[in-house]
Amino acid sequence: MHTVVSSRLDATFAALADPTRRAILARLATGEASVSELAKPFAMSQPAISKHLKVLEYAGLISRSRDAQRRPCRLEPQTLADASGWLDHYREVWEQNFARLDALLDEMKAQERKKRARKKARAK
Amino acid sequence: MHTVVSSRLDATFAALADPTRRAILARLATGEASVSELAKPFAMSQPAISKHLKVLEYAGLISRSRDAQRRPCRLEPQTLADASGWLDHYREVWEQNFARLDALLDEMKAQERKKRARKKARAK
DNA sequence: GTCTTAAATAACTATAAGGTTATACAACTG
DNA sequence: CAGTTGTATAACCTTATAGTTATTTAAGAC
Repeated sequence: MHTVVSSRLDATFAALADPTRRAILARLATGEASVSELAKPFAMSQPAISKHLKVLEYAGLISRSRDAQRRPCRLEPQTLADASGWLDHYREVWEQNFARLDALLDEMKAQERKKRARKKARAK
Repeated sequence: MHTVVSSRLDATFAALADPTRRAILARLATGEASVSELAKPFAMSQPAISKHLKVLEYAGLISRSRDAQRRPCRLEPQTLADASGWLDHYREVWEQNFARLDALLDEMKAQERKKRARKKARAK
């Protein structure tokens, strides 16, 4: 089903696994920003941030353009939507699964009540 | 906002970054399974699968119980819901962002039309 | 041209991840 | 008890990740 986008999902989830990169995405959710603007809040060198941005770009989570010396970054929402879609799909499947389990438990309880009722009837 | 659950999210997304582990979760969405049952579809040793399960368990995505020698694994939906929640939150934020951008583009187009209309009027 | 600023790249280090095989442990079977 | 099955752990190897500092490239400013 999702083998086609599997390697893309690999890269996406791997990119999301780092708190610095999630913070960068959170910042970009409020609008475009340059590398040095993104680097400012972090106790980390500029090359380190550039590496993180490369990871995010490779994962398709951001894209970069050119504005003089600056390289403004912006979000690419579709990739995140894909990851979100994967999660939602399986959440759905196993919510159904849990619903079935609940139904089963209800049935078991009902059987238990019947059993006790019969026992009580015999005891009379 | 989400600093409290940050390290949990680290582990969750890192766990989801591996296709073998995603396949294991997909399998578990259909119900409980033992280690050897989970290992069967993969061209990989049993210890490798045990490691993957450890990662999934550490991330809180699965839990394990005991049934004689077997160690049945089952999904823990809440953790996935948390990851899903993070994604959905930022999707929402930047969809608003894109909506604003769309509005801005519409405005720019409108201005452009006006400009052209004035030009045309003058040319008459 | 030279100087400055913004970002990327190179080279390196330390640690983590993902796999292997061999071995140990835990629980049932006869 | 010995044997078998299911799983975990140990030791090891290779590659990837996340950071560093030093250097280079790209674009503007003077």
